[in-house]
Amino acid sequence: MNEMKENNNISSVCTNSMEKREGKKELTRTTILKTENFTMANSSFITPPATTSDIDQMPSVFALSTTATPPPPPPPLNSIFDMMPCDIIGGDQKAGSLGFIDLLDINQDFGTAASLFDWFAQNPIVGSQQQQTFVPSPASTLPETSEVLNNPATPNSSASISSSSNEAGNDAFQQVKTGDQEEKHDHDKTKKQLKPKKKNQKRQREPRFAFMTKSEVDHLDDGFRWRKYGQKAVKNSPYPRSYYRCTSAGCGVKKRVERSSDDSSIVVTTYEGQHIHPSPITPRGSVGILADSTGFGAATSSFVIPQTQYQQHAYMYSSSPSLNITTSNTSFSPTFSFHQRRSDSPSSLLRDHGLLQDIVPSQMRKEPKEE
DNA sequence: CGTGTTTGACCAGCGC
DNA sequence: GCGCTGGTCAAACACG
Repeated sequence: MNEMKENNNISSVCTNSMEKREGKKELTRTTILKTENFTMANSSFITPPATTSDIDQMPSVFALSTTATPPPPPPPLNSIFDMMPCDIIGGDQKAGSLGFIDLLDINQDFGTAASLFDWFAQNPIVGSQQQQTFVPSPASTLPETSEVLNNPATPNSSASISSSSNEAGNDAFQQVKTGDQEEKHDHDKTKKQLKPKKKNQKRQREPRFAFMTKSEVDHLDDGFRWRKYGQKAVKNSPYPRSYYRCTSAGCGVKKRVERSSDDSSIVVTTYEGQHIHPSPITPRGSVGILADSTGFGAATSSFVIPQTQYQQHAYMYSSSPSLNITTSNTSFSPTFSFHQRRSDSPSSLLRDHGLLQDIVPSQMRKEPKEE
């Protein structure tokens, strides 16, 4: 019964992407981006810059990664994103702020690695290591400045997104309302009477973590259950922005999903807050879902791929593998898993690679020549 | 019946 | 103060 329930949940979670996937060829790619005032990290890597300096030379938006079908792994909590502090992404954008990579002293390694995937493959334990090294700073302790330094960047942990709050140009990253606590309070009150003005109290911003994903699916499965609570039209964009909230009790993590007005194939997902739970969906034993690429997020939360497998798949990255990010239930430490697409064969992977290349916007293709 | 989505209304912050 | 916009609420609705 319970198992049944969980499965149902999974189904629900996957509904969106699955349904849409049915009719269309789905190509998804997640990217790390960096904007003037905002840095976004992301999951899989296409052609990562060889060095951080390369990154600096990249356009404001660049792709580091690519994933093909199954919806990309939006960085759930404690995911690969933990390992992708903006510092890396943005290069030396912030002197003095040590990114995860910095702390691990793997900059050089990364510079020589063929890709971030390779790097991860070479440093498979980074996840847990990072888990130990960094303690996500609670949102409440975050500085209220417009810039949040990166700690392990994850949706649930303190990702960091620096965003100049007043940058009107970046709608996607506008300041958000206060934190979870306040949010919860709101929930307890009736709408009309809530929110006693906190004029003097400036809104505290949750750490936010955004990433771009090239996908035809708006709402990507990331292993968590989300409930949509609103949708608004976005100024200067034909695409609406959807607001989601984590359905886990007490968890006030929110995320916004919208399509880029510049490139409709790009989905910008912004996470806000920290999950206070490992994963809402922990289908112990529902291993089968992993094999089913469609169950990407929902099913992956409890999977821990053996390191060997991880490495093996990691090398497939160049052929656009799917990256699955998992969160260990018990340790709450990030782990990674990779799985192939439903109908993947070496040839299909290669094909995908080509497709991905095709769909990558020119701006995103401005990747450093590295081969 | 439980869960998730839709959608119009409302609230808050900000700029003018 | 006013209007605009982003964000949120919650009733109504859809779906399995």
